[in-house]
Amino acid sequence: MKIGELAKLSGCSVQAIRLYEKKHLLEPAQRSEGNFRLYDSSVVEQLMFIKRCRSINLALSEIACLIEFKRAPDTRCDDIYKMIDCHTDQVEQRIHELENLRRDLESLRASCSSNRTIQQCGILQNLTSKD
Amino acid sequence: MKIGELAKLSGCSVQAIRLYEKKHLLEPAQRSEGNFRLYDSSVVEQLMFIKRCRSINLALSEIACLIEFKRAPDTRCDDIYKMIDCHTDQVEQRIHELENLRRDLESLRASCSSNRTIQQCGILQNLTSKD
DNA sequence: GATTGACTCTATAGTTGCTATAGAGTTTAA
DNA sequence: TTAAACTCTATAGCAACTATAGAGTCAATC
Repeated sequence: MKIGELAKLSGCSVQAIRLYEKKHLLEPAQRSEGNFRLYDSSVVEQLMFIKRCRSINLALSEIACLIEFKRAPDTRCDDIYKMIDCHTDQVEQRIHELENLRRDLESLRASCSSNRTIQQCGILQNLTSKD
Repeated sequence: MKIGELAKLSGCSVQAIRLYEKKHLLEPAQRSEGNFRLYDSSVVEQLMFIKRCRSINLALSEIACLIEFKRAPDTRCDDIYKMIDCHTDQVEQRIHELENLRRDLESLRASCSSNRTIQQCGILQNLTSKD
């Protein structure tokens, strides 16, 4: 099949598929006489793998690592769950940051009310001179 | 003062200050004979304003809006607290997304344990064929 | 007065994972 | 044969910077 059909079957965009090839998440596709990329259906699975990895926020470079790991099935998998643990830590930290941010935004919002002018705006005053 | 001193006083990088000028968050600086940017101390306050806005995640374009608002002190400030409300909503949504992601990562992590090989790795199996 | 060092200037590339073009070529069907 | 639909590569854009390159400026020292 050509890249357009692969895109439909996998739910990835054509450009994304070409990008994945460029970043070594897919092997270089075979080419037709007219230089069109040709795929067999196994590549759909590979793209689904990539999509699942992206859905848990793994970077393309990390996905390339995972694919590399798969080539050595008898080695230890420690590095893989370290990768996941590391991501979990980052996500938790980001949640904390955003919760703090939400608190700040709420208190900022509380400093203003309806029917005020720019000059009286509590939000602007806070942003301008907050200590 | 020249840009280096302004950078030190404000805690912004020299490049960031030049970027803010380019994006109209600062007025074009006066120039010395040798074409160096020259500032007076009021610009430190302006940079602190920008830093506080950035710390609550406002985009540079939104900060440019706020600065524009300040020029019309007698108009209503409704748009400002709408902006803050909108940001709060986005932050809350992002927190929810990340909490879901954390749950997914934790259950993924639970699918593997020590002393397994790549071939046996529960994480990889999940990513490969989940549903 | 020449040189050194610290500073500044503009312009550009890099970061991330795409999307969206431009301009060209290929394939299929009418 | 010509039009539509597809594909190709290469490039720019996003956001908010950081980090260079290569050139110019300025002040102090030898």
